[in-house]
Amino acid sequence: MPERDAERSRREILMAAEAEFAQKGFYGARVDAIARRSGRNKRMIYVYFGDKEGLWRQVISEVYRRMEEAEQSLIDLQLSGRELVRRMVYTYFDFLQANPSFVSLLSWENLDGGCRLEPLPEGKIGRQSLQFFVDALERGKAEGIFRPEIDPWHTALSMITTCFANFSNRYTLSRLFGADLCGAEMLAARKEHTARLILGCICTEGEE
Amino acid sequence: MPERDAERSRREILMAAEAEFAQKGFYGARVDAIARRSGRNKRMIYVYFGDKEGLWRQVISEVYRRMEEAEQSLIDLQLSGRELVRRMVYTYFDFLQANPSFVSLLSWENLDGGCRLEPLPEGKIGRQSLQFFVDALERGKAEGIFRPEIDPWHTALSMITTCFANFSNRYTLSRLFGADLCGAEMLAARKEHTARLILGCICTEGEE
DNA sequence: TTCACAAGTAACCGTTCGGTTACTTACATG
DNA sequence: CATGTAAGTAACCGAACGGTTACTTGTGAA
Repeated sequence: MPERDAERSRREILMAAEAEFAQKGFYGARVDAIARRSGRNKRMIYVYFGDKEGLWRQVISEVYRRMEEAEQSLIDLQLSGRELVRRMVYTYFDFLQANPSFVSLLSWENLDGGCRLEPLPEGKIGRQSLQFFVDALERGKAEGIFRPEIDPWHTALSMITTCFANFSNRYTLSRLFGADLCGAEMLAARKEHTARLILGCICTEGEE
Repeated sequence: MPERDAERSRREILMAAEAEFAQKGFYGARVDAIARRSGRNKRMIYVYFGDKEGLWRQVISEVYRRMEEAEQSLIDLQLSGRELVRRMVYTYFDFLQANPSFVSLLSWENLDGGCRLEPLPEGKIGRQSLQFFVDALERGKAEGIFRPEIDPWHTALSMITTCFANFSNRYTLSRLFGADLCGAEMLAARKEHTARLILGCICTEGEE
């Protein structure tokens, strides 16, 4: 193992940056802190990523990539109907639980007004998996599994936002509800409830 | 009208701080900028609010107060059953739409891990209105209007998170869905859909 | 073995920012 | 109309931060 490894340095800086940016946001994060966390010299950050904003962008696209991976693995299961909806909620929930930095980073982006957000390339997986879900809802409607009056597009949006909000507002909600929303058992209950919420709203009658 | 008015200065600094903090967050906000926006001298901020964090806390409690006002006016309507649920969603939606800084400030708080959040005093309106809603759901269950299997507590939480998420993640969602989620007509559609989502999930059968 | 170049280091720079000090001015009170 | 005090100002300070410069060291091909 060589003592000097550009690729490895780059990767370790990126990981350290993800942690620092997720914790403190773009403004709050310190380039010196990222250098320290990664065990690399600050200089290297500028060599590899240009500047602080370039590093931020790389971190964002990295966490998006992980999200797309999770989405793809769901699509590969080839599910449909109720089972698809349930697994979709589970997939999002599990991903967000396992990737708190994804939640934080996207929230930071939103608060900065999306000013560092590059437009998503057409036909990217985000859109693809969305389309996949909308199509599945449409098919379910045709088959009579889902209610005829539901709007697939709005429903898809609601599913994503509903999952996300369980994580993005833990602290203020915990305070408001006087309960810890961060624990594993609570999150499991929230996951189940969220799945029921979506299914309860779109399904015709009958068994769960 | 006196040229020197401590109360008015305090108020105007607070308003300027709300705007600055909502836009930039705690770390990103600049005390100098708040002074400039309020047309007051920076020194006065430290006289009235101690330090940057004291100012932040005052801003937070001010926007919470406005929220509690909206909640109280809903409670005063003395509604119940389906009508209450619908109006509750409307109330939250309208409030969040009219108070973007509330959304931003709470999101900033969450991202900082709630570290500047003081514990909510027992019996405060936030809890009260929550209890009011939970009780109403319980009553609806007893009356057969709402499904017997719903969990009122989780449902209340879902309602709030579902409303909130429509605002807190506009930009990344707009990008993902390739549609502007900030426009008035879109928000009206989201409001209606959100009400249907909650009602569809909790109501037994029948007409809307 | 040499040597060119990529990888890495440490010290530094100009600016910005939260917070303070020393001073000035308006106004209510007697 | 004098005067104590609350309201307001401007200039300043030390620390921190993003980014850079000048220099050193490990590595692999000739």
